[in-house]
Amino acid sequence: MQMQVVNSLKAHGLKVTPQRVTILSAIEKKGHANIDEIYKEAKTTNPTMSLATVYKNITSLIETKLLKEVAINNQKSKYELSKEPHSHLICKECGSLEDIDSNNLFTLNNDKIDFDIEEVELNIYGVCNKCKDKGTSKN
Amino acid sequence: MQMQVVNSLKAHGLKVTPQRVTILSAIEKKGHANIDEIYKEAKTTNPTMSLATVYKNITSLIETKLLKEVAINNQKSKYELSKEPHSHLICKECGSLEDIDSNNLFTLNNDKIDFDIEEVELNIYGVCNKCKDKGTSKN
DNA sequence: GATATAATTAATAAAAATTATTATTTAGGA
DNA sequence: TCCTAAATAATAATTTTTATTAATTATATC
Repeated sequence: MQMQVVNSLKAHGLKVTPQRVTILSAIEKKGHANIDEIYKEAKTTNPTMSLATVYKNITSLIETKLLKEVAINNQKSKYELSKEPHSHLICKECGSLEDIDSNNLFTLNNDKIDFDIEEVELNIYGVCNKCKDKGTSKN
Repeated sequence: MQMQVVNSLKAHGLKVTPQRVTILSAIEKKGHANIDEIYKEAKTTNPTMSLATVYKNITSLIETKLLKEVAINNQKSKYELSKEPHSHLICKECGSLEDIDSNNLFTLNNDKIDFDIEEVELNIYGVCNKCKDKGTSKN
C-alpha cells in the first residue's frame, strides 16, 4: 500500500481506510482534481466507492489540512495534497492547472514562463481585525 | 436611475433592463456579493425579480467583462464590478472579503495592515502553451 | 489474536444550487 | 408607433452536495 499516504493519515489522526488511501492516491496521481475526477479515478481502484464517501472524506481531509482546496473562477474547485506554498497557472481555455514555485515569481517579466498571462490574482486568507478582537464567533 | 450603470451596460452592448440595473446596483452597493446576497438585495428594489434571472445575468455580465467572479475556498463565489487589478483580504472566520491595492503590497511585512495573514495565494490566469499552439479548441 | 466500540462506509433520500423550458413581456431599432 | 429579437418570470428539470441509516470496519484494549 501507499506507505506515505498511510503514514500521512495516521499522523493527522485519521483512520486508515482503503477509501481514504484510494482518494489520496488518486489526487497524488492527478496532481490536482475536482470531485468528479477524484471519484472517477478512485473507482478504478475501488469500484464500490460511493460518491458521498468522496465528499465526506474531502471535507475531513481538508479539515485536518491533509488536502487543500483550490477555488477557481468558472470551474469546480480542485483539490491538492498540502505542500510547500506555491502558486498556480490556470488555463482559461482548457482549465488545466499547474503548480509554479512562488519564490522566483517576480522575475516573471522576462518571459521565462511559456504562458500567456491574462490575469494575476493574489488572495490573502487570514483573520480580519474584527474577528481577532471578537474571538472565534462567526458572524 | 443609476446613470453610470446604464452607460456601462450600453457600452458593453447589453440591453438596459431594470433587472440588470438592479443587479449591478446591488453589487455596487455591497462591493462583493454572492448569488444569494445579490438576489436578496435586488428583491428589495424589484420584488418580482426571479432567481433564474440573477443567474442568467451574472453569466452574461461576466461574459461581457462587466463583472468579475471571485472564487473563494470554502464559500460560494462572489462577484464584483470590474475595476483596476487588485487583491483581496478574505477572512477565514466570517468570510468577509475586502479589496486591497496590489501596488504597495510587498511592503506588507511591516504590519501596515490589521489582518492576521495565514495564507497568501497567487493565481495566474491565462492561456497555456498547449492551447496557444492549438488555437481555441477545448480539451 | 479475539473482542468491543466508535468511526466509516454504501446506498439512498433529501436538500441545495444551477440550468433549461416556455409563454409572456419588453427594449431598442426601423 | 410598430416589429423583432432578446429578456423575463415562473416553473420544471438537472446537477451538486449533504443528511440519514443500517451494515461494516479500523483500532484500541484485553
